[in-house]
Amino acid sequence: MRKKKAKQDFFDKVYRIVSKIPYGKVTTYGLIAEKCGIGSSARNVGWALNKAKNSNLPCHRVVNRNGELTGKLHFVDPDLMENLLKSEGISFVDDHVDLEKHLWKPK
DNA sequence: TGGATGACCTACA
DNA sequence: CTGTAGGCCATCC
Repeated sequence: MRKKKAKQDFFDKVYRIVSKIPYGKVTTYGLIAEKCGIGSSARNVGWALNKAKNSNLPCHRVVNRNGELTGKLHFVDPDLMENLLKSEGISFVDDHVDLEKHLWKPK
């Protein structure tokens, strides 16, 4: 485990998928996890983003299964997440994203 | 090597 | 709706 060549596979996939989230769309940890081959462990997606938060990933477009912005507290500025999403035309219902309209499924 | 951590999910009271 | 509990799996130290 975590040998010389760590399984960066997982991280790489997450990175690639999140990078491809189109403008004005959002996706969920669960879907990403599934596409990364860890289907049962969506946590690691959040962990991966935690590592990637220093990158230029649109991690603000990643929400949990209910469309809630669970990760916004981990942003440099918690309000930035809502701000960005609203700026992209994302509809909010109460405090969560309208997945019906903006859910994007990874290829 | 092994315990601790985590931006989740589901189920149940 | 809120709180608790278990599971899941890769990485950190």
